[in-house]
Amino acid sequence: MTKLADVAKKAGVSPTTVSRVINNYGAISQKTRSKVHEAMKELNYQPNSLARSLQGKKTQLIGLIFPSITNPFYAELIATIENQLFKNHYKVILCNAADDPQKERDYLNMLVSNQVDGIIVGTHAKGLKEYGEVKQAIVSFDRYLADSIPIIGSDNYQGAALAATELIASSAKNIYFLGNVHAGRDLQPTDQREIAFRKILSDHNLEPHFLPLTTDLSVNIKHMMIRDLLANNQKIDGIMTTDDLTALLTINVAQELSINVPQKLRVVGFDGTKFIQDFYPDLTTIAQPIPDIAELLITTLFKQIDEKVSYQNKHFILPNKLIKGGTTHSN
Amino acid sequence: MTKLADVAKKAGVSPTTVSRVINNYGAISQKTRSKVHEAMKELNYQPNSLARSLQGKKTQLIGLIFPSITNPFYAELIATIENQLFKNHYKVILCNAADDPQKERDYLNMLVSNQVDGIIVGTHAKGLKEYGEVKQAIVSFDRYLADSIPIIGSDNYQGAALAATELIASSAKNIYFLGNVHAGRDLQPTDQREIAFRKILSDHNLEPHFLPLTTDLSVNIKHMMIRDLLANNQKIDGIMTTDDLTALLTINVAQELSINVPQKLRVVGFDGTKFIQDFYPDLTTIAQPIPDIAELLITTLFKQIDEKVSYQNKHFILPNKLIKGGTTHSN
DNA sequence: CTGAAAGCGCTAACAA
DNA sequence: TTGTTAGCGCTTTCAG
Repeated sequence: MTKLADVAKKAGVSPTTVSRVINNYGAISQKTRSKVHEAMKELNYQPNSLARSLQGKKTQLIGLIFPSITNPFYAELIATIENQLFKNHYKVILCNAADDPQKERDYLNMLVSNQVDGIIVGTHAKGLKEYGEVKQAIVSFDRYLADSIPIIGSDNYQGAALAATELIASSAKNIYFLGNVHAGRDLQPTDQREIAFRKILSDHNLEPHFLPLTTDLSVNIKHMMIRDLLANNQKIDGIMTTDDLTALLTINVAQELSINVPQKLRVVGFDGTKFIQDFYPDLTTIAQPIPDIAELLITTLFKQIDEKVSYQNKHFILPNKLIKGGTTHSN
Repeated sequence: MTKLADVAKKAGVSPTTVSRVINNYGAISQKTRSKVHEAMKELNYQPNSLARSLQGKKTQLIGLIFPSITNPFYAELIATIENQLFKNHYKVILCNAADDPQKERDYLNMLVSNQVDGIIVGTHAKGLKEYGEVKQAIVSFDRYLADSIPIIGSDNYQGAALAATELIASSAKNIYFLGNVHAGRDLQPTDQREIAFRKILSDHNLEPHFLPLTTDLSVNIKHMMIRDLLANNQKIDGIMTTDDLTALLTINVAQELSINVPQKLRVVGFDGTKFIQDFYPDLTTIAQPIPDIAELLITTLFKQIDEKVSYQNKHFILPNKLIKGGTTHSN
C-alpha cells in the first residue's frame, strides 16, 4: 500500500506538507501543492482513513441498525438515509438485527469498536439497555431506547385514526385490527396505532376486534391465520393492518375466498411506500413521510455529532397522510 | 474512551498482557487472564478496531456496491450476504451506487481508504475500469469488471430460455421481450437473456419483439410505455420481462385495459424473489438462486482474502428455476 | 509467564 | 512556507 511517506518522497517534500495538502490547511505554495497532487496521482494514492481516525478525527461512519432490509418500508428508509449520508460524506455500516437481540448487541459492540460517529436505530424488538451506555451519538426511529436518545417517528395515533375513520366512512361496521398489538410490555410509540383504533371505534359505538400478528411470524403462517379469520367470520367488513404487506396478504386471501374488495370487505394498510404506490396503487393506506423521517433522523444525529447537542426525552413526531385507493372505495 | 492501557492499569499488568488476553495467544496464567477479563468488564472496554487494523490486521469490513436496495431482488441478495458475513464476523459497508458512475467511483475510493478486506460489486451500469486497479479482493455479481475479477451469476441463458419456452408452451405466438436489451455496448452476462429469447423464438419460427426498458426509467414512465404497447397492439399474447417488477406492471396495465391474463396475455417475470412468491404467488417467473449466489460470492471472496487465491476470467454460473404460476396457466 | 519498546500511517503542535 | 517530532491505541518482536 502506498502511504503518505511515499508520496512525500516522490514529491520531494516532508510528510507534513503532504498531509497539509490533503487536508488543505496551513499555507502552501501553489508549486508545492501541484507537485504533491501530481505525486498522489502517479502513485494512485488513497489516504488510510484508519490512521487518520486514530488521531481523533471522525471516522465518517454511521451505523444503521434495522430489523429487516427486505421489507419495502425499511428498504426505502435505509436507501433514503444512505443517500443523504453519502451527500454528507458519511458511509453506512448496515446492521440487520433481524429481531435477534444477541445479534443486535453484537452489532452495537462492533459499531462502538469501529468508532462510528453515530448510530441510527430502527429495531422494533424491545430495545437493548446497552444503548444508553454508549458514548456515540444515537437517534432512534419510533422506539424508546433511553431517556437520552431522541425518537423520530410519524404520528402513529393520527395515522391509525385516519385509517379507522376511512373504514368507518366507507361504511364498515365489523372492523378488525391486524398486526402488532400491545401485549403487556411497555408502551412504545407504535402502540398508539392500537390506541387510536380503539378510540375511533369507540367514538362510533363500534366494537374493536383484533388479530394479533407478531413480526416473527412467517408470511405463510400469517396468510393462514388471515385465511382462517376471514373464512370463519363472514361478518367482517373492514380491516386495518399495521403494514402494507399484511394488507396485501389480506387482499390475496379475500380473492382466494371470493370475498369482493371493497364491496364486501374494505382494507386499509399502513406505510405507503413508493413501492406500494408504484405497484399496488389500488391500496388505501397511510403513508409515512419517509424522506422527512430520514432527514430528521440525520439532522438530529448531526446536531449531536457536530454541535454536541444532547437531548432528554425528546420525541419528534411527523404527520402521516391518507392515500385513498380502490380497497375502500369502488370506482 | 477507555483504552487498553486503562485496562492494564486496573488489572495491574502490562498492556502487552492485556493484548495477549484479548487475542488469546501466548501463554498466560489463568489468574492473570481472569484479572484482565474482570477489568475489561468493569470498564466496559471495547477494543479500538482502528488501532488494531493499523497494524495490518484485517478490518473485517466488506464493501457492498449495488445499484439499488429497494428492488426486492437486491434487497434479498444484500440481506442474505449481510447475514452470511455477520456469521463470519464481518461487517458490511453498504454502497448504493444508484446507477451513478461518479457515486460508484467515490464509494470505491472510500472503501479503499477504509481498508476494507473485500468488495462485492453488483452494479449493472457499465463497470468502472478502476476496479481493476484496486488491491482489495473483489467479486462481481453478473457483471464483467476486469479479467482478474471473478463473476458469479445465475444462468441467464438457461433462465430466459425457460421463460420463452414456457410462453410458447402456453401457446403464445406474438411475444415481446420487455427490459434491458443489448444496445451496441459490450456483451454482459445478462445480455444472454436476450440472446436466449431470440434463439428459442427462432427455433419455433416465431418473430421476437422488443420493448427496451432501461433501468433509469421511472416506474411511471415504464407504466406508460407498457400501456402504450398493449393498447396499440392487440395481437400481443405473450410477454417476458427481465425482472418481476416489470411483470407486475405489465399485469397492472393489462387489468386496466381489461386484457385477461392468462387467457389473452401470458406473462413471465424474472428473479423469483421470496417477496414475489409470498405476495404475488400467481406470477410465473424464473427464480434466481439467491442463497447460492450469496454463498458463492462470499466463498469466492474469502478464497481471495484468506488463501490469496487469484482468478483469471473466471465465471461461475448457477442454474435458475421456472416457477409456474397463474399468469401463464389458467387453473 | 510477563514486560519494555518500537512502530502501523497519519496529524498537529512547535520550530525554523 | 516548510520540516521535526511526538503520539493516537494497539500489536509484536525481543528480553527477561
